[in-house]
Amino acid sequence: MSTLSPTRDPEQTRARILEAAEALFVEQGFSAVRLSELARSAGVTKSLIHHHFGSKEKLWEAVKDRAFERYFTAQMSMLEEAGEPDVALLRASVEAYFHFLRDNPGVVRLFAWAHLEGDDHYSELDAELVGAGAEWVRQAQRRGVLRADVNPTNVIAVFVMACTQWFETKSHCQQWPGMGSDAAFLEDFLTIFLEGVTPRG
Amino acid sequence: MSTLSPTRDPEQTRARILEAAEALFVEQGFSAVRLSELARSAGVTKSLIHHHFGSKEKLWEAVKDRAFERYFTAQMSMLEEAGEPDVALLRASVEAYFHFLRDNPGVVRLFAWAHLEGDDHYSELDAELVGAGAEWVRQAQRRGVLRADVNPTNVIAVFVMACTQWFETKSHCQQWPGMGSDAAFLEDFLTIFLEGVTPRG
DNA sequence: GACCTGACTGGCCGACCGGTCAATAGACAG
DNA sequence: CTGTCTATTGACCGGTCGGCCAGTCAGGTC
Repeated sequence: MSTLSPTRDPEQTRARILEAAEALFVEQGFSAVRLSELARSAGVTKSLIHHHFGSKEKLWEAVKDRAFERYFTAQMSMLEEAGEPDVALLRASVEAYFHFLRDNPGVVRLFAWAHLEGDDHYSELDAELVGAGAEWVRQAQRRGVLRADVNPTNVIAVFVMACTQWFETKSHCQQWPGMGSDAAFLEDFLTIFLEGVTPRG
Repeated sequence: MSTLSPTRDPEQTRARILEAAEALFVEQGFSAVRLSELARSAGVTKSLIHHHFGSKEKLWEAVKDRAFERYFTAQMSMLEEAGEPDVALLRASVEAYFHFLRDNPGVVRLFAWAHLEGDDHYSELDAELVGAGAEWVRQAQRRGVLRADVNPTNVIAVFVMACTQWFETKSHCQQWPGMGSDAAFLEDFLTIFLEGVTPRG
């Protein structure tokens, strides 16, 4: 078999580089990562990184692309599964979003670095996700399930921002007096958020 | 007069360096800033930066200290002015926090960089602010002004996180379909948040 | 076998990084 | 004036950065 421990396996090499690069970029951001360190960490030579990715910048783009694709497909498939708008489904969606971020901490940090650097490569696809989410909210508003006096996009924004910021800063915020676990924060956020977006009766 | 255009003014020089450094660090983060660029931008020599601040790292700390002090004193004085807990005051507090961030965009970015780098120098003072805020919420809960089934710290966290993330990502999020201005987001957030934290009647 | 493609290596490069240092110059005390 | 202190300068340093290049080597094709 040709796939059994070949002395050369460019695809696996690419993957090894990407994985090591993601780990370092997540931890240190683009500027602070040294190609020499990355090469050592991936077990390849610096030249090989250039051979496969062209430059440090292009490797950074490749890492971000891969992470954003994971994010985009996860959210999109979640949205496509969504059925009739009701509050239980909104709760489930927020929980799913929260858990995705919890299970992909690298994605959160990568986006944070990318955004601070002014990267807006992904705003179009992101807008697609938000647009679909807002449309879902709009339908729920029309059916009287959610209060209609708020901008649907802002409903999405509020929970996306709260969840994102929680995972961006939780190592710091969990030192706050009285602050609890992921689950405890999520529960209280949901209590406030869901009460806030449903009509008073 | 000795203060009229002296050929040497170390304090002003320090201030010029600090200001230029803050601008560059806010924009690019610690690693990406080059001392040579900073020197050019501040109109001084590289050596002078070392003379006044010792090293790039210490200058970075000085810039963060100064920004955090602005943040801390602003929030603390706001908390001290706070009177009897009621919903109108909570609204005013959220608005004040939001407007502080809006008027100090550099502070938001500086904190974001610092946090990604794992800096937790400021967690103690930050905890003091949050503790005071949470205590205010606890009093409001005891008086029945706010719902008592949520952790007071999480009430603070939710609005702090939503406001912070808004200004961290607004250049990106304002490209979302249907997304509006600062004021529009704040108004919708307040609508949801205040409805969510007050007891149903 | 000869041949080609491309994965892969080690050595090297110019640029530039943060930082140092000896020398200079302005402010001020006496 | 002289001496002292220090803000300020420009030349300079060792180290390391991202990137390049000539060449080697494995695998596939004919």
